[in-house]
Amino acid sequence: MPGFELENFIPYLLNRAAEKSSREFQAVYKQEYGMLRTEWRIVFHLGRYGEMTAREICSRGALHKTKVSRAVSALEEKRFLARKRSETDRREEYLSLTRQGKSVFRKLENSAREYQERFAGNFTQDEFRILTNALKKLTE
Amino acid sequence: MPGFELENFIPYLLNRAAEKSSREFQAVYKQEYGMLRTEWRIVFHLGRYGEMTAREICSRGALHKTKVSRAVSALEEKRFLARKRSETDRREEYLSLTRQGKSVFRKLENSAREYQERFAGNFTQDEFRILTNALKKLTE
DNA sequence: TATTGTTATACTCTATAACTATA
DNA sequence: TATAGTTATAGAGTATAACAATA
Repeated sequence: MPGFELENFIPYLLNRAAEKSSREFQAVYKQEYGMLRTEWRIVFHLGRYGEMTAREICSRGALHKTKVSRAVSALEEKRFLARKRSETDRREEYLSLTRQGKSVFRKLENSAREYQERFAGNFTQDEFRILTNALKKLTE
Repeated sequence: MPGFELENFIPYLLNRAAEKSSREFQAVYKQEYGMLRTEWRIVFHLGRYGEMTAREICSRGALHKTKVSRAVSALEEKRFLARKRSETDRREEYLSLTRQGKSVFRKLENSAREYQERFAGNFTQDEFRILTNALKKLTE
């Protein structure tokens, strides 16, 4: 059996690649808007799909409710997000982006598209498709 | 332009996949030996390539010297690693695995091989090769 | 002056338990 | 009793600056 190399070990490679791409894209939402990763994801969900409760964000984004709770508070402080207590179930709040939050979303969405295109440009279409499908398969 | 989806965004997919595989393989080195990620990587380097200094581990493993310093101390406390002050340059130490450390390395290496094979089994050879190459390309 | 390695510190991220208010 | 959301806390990971000892 041949020498096992860390450089081929999938958890190692995934971790390195994820760290690098995270650091790169973080520059967009952190430097420009002082946001953390979970905050950006929530802005994405609200911007892309509109008003919803924290519970819906949790299930859509595979995020724990404690992460969402803290990120929602942070976004509210930045005036990117507004809450509206539900009248039918007073435990829930409807969350939505403010005008400012929507503007941030549009800019972030564009940056994400650009990032994705630049990224895809490093690979053939087949390679990119296989990579994407493989990563999706892994997260199921 | 079509709706941008987080589910296709590469930094998101990479992060999710990396987290999952990290959690899975962590079970091996953490539960069995109480080790953290950097500690396992250092055990790997010393087990695979033999005695070397912290500086060499840093460059081989793309790890910062502060991470290595702390992980080396932790491995020493667990009696998995021994240090020997260099006589030619008294700033350096030669690091190597103890007998116990070597035994741990062999078990971890086997677990890593098994993990890798199980992982590869989810894909065709072509897919696996493309995935691996893509991830390597990303970390360059 | 530069390098090897250590220590201190702060921030980010993950995970879990305990809690409140409401259903 | 169960659910939506909050707060507290600890552990793990990342990043940087300052430092001691040595070259």
